[in-house]
Amino acid sequence: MGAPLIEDKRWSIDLEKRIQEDHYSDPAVYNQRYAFNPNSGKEIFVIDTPPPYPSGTWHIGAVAQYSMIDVIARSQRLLGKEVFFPWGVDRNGINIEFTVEKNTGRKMKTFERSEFLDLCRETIEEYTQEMRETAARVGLSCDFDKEYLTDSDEYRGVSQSIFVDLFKRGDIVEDLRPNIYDPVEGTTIADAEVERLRRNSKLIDIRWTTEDGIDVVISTTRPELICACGVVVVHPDDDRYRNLVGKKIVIPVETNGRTKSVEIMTHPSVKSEFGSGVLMVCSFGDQNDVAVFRELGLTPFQAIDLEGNMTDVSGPYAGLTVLEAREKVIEDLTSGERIVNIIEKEQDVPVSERGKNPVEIILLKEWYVKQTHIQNRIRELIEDMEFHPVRNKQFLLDWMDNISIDWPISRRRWYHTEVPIWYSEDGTKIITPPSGTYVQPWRENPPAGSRVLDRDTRDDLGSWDELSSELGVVIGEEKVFDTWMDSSNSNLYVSGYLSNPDLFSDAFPTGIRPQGKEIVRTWLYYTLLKSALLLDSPGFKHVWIDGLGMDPWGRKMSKSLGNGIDANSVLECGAGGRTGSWKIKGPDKVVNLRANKIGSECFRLWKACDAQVGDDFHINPEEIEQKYYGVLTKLFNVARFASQFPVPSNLEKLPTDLAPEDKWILSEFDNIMKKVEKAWMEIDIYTAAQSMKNFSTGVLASHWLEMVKTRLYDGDESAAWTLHRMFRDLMDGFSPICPFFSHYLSSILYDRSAVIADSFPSIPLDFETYKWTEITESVMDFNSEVWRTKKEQGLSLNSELSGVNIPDNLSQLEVPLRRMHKLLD
RNA sequence: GGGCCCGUGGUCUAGGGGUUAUGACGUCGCUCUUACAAAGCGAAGAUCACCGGUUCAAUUCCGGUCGGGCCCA
Repeated sequence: MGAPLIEDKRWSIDLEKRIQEDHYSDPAVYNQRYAFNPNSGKEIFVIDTPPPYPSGTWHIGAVAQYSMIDVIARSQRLLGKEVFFPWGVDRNGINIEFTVEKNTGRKMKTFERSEFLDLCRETIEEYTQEMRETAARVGLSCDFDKEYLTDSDEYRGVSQSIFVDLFKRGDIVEDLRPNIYDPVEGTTIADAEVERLRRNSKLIDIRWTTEDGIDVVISTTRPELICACGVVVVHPDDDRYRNLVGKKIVIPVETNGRTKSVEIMTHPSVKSEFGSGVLMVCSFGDQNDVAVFRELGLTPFQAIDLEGNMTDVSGPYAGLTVLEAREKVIEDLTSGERIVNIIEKEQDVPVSERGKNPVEIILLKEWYVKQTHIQNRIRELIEDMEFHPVRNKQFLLDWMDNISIDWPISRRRWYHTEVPIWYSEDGTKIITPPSGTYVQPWRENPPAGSRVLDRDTRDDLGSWDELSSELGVVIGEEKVFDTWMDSSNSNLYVSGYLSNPDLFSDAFPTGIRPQGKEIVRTWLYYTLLKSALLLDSPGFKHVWIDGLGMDPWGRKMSKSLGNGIDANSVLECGAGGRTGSWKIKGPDKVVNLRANKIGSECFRLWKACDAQVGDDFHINPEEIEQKYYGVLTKLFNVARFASQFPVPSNLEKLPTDLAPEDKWILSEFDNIMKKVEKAWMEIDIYTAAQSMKNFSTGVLASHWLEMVKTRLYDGDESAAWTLHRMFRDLMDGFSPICPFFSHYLSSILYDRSAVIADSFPSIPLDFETYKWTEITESVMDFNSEVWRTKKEQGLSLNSELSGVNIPDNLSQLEVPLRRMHKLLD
């Protein structure tokens, strides 16, 4: 025994930072530990990590989630698997376009396209670098050398190849269909990108008149769409209007180039209680209008153009914006004495998720991935996947239940992957690039090796190289992909699809898809769709769906609420003695939160122990420090204590002269570690973390250590063996949760880092453990009893006590228990 | 308006037809016992949201109400 080998008095954020920086400083050492080696011969486990979108600061909730993905990666390595934990960054999309527009004060379409793309790329690279730093700070063990960016030529090339494959098979089609369209941003968007904002709007009762002179009142919030009315409908069971059905009703506004009246028909979707119970169906007020037009086989009118202005069909209103036209129509109807009533009503207005602009449904020629035909097959494939937690599978099933139309994938934006298509001058043929080649049709001609296809039948007509002279001036497609079209290829990309067929056959379906529940209907669903269409495969073995990080009161963190917490402020809290303080708008007043020390290890431990996967979790830095920093201090001190005693030369071989209390704690430890191993196998972070925390700060520190202190000081080898062997194994088991902490302590004590452990530790015990574990309760009860007795008698804990009998079932521990409590007799 | 999820001491959390209902933080009391006061030990603290039903037995299952969240129309 000597001075503790561990010099630092306690775990500190500065120590953590030193370890962290050292951990990432030497790429060779780092890669030795964490890089993916497909040729290791181990079972391959690929994690389809969610590529984060760099937008300035990385959300603390996302970082918390990501650190748990790291726990999964590390625990799978510990179980002996060859883990590929990729680092991907999602960089395509409208967000970065908005950022550049904001920074420059200019709208995208006032730029040259290539100039704008350069600005986007520069800006997103800055944000990406910040994100890489946070990733390392929180201890992610990704294979950073194989970083992929979704806006790289390689990634986009794979996206485009997948598009071409699906197009050739007929799973991708182009069609003129009603689309949800954001007129302000000038692009189509998908169902999943629409959200609803509550706004006041005018519900207007308008008097229409049938051709034979009967007045009918129809309520609407969209009077400017009357010009696109295709039919007027009532509910088939509504007796009030039975006499109207089949009559023609006159459109009450001026129109241009269309019939002046429409038929009154019945449709079950009409709500008789709403307004007068008579509904005008226009192209297109909402999704129901789309459905009615389709079911009744009506020809839609295009009332609104791509800029959000009224078209010729609206007659005198042509050229006005939607809102101007609405006012003008109301004015004209008022002077024509056709307005019966106007009421202000709160209504949920559909707006675009990104721009918050009211969206329109208009007819557009767009590209679609067919999806309605394959829903049942996806349902079957899902049955082969394990969901964590199981109940969150419901989010996916609910979303799939609501899918009724194909997925529109083309967008009229710029910083995205281009739709890889050219059209022949006469428009009858299509040219597609060769597999794996990234192309930008808006600024280049088809590359060598491209194929020419018939636009309708998709028949291959020959090579571009031979046929180019017959096609006239080819026109490149200007549209781009929805970003989900790119990110939904992530599992294919990281598994080596196209790039590495050997790896792909071993690595696909990928081991696990970890993600947040808010993107189940997008990222998860679209990835499953792709895997089903391309490969008829489930895509993943496990799906891990976590909740969202909320503010301390359970509300979504957002800039507008002023309740956000920056990830770095938590990870750096305590570094250099600087404390953290957060001003957060609570439900009724601004609350000032303070913490002295958090850092990545405490943060990870908190998420692992406190926030069960799947539910939304409240992030409160004060609480994180209060509840979990002490655990690190405790464990650190156990290590410091252990470091006073020499590590026995052979930790592999069980000593033959173990004392009964050693057999007891080793049995208990074995029991806990088996539970931990099972939990890691089941991707149950909570159980693993809680088990180790409770054991090490409870039974081990308070009960067993106190029992064997004297022996340790006396230089007892078996006691030292038991202590060191347990602590070493414990650090291995704990390393997925707190890697820097475990790495540091195990390196100092045992000259080997816990983070490189590639098999789960197990002590070969040669006695029956259950006989020992069944007395654990009694041991703890007995100790509590003695402590209580001393307290009641006003004795200090190290004073002697007489008159206490050792219970019969603890007779084997009589000696250590008497010594521990200084019991006389 | 419809669907889904959730509601356990002051706070967070585990569990799940029969338990003295788990653990942590906080609170209170005592203690600097050769690792640890950034600690230890002890104690108090919960009619498991509410109302019905099923059952020998409900905190757990079912229905409803209220409250929170998410999604859809």
